[in-house]
Amino acid sequence: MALAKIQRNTQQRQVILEELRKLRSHPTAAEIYAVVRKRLPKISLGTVYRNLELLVRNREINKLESGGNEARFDGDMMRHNHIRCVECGRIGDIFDNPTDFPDIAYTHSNGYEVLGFRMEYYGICPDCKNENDSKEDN
Amino acid sequence: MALAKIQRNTQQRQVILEELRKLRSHPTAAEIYAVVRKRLPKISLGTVYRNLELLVRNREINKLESGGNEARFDGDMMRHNHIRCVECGRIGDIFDNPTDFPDIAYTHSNGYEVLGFRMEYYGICPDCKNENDSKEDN
DNA sequence: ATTGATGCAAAAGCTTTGCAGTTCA
DNA sequence: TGAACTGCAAAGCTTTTGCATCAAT
Repeated sequence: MALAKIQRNTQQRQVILEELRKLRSHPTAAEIYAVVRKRLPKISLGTVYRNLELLVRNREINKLESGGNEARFDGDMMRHNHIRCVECGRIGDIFDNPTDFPDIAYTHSNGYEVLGFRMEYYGICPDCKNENDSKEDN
Repeated sequence: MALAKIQRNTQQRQVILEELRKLRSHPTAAEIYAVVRKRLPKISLGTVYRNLELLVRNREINKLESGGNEARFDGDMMRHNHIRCVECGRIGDIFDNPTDFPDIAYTHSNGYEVLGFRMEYYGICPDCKNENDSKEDN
């Protein structure tokens, strides 16, 4: 919680945001680092992490941390859900029916103040499905 | 993925399961370790992790890993949802309306095979709410 | 000129793992 | 007996952080 608000518009942050918006793959911090490094070879991984955190707080990107392991980031702020591959961790976008979700106003909260909920589908991505199928062919 | 199925019934695993079922607090691995150590002072943290993973695969406990940071574990296998405190990470149980959730049979999957979904509420636990209130009194 | 932001490297925090010895079946 | 399991410690991975330097305003 050491980071405050964004006060300066640095080249590093601009490039991180641009590249993240271009990617549709919900990359991890390390993947973003790899891509950004092509344009800014001297950038450090620490800077990538610091800026991702800053952008999340600034509501310019989303952090997808459900499911353990590394966090993934999404530059698309249009409201949508995600599906995580249980085999490789990849994340896809999901288009579902927004009425199929609980109304927190009616949620019995067990003493908590309910602010919202996060949800994520899980399943098997097309690539892993293909891999599984070809294994079974043996 | 090095662990296979449970084949032996060890004292360590029994005690871990017993203690986890007693606790209603959705403890972390370290918290479970602390409790179990009172009964088995020589147990190691590695054994706790290995057994928790084994028990999860055996469907005897649930692992709650949504939300980053450490995983938490739940010995109550009755279907219910959770709410995570955004300030302290504590987890509570939530009783909501099971009809308010998407039917995965009708979910457009973007090429994925949809197996299910995970969801978790977030909010502020009673303790943190009290702390916030007393701060505001200044 | 300020001081926020960066780069680098070290450290932190959670979890996993190699290995020798132990114990359950 | 012998393979599964344990304890210990080291290592792995992702993420955070201290500090001197750089650069945006």
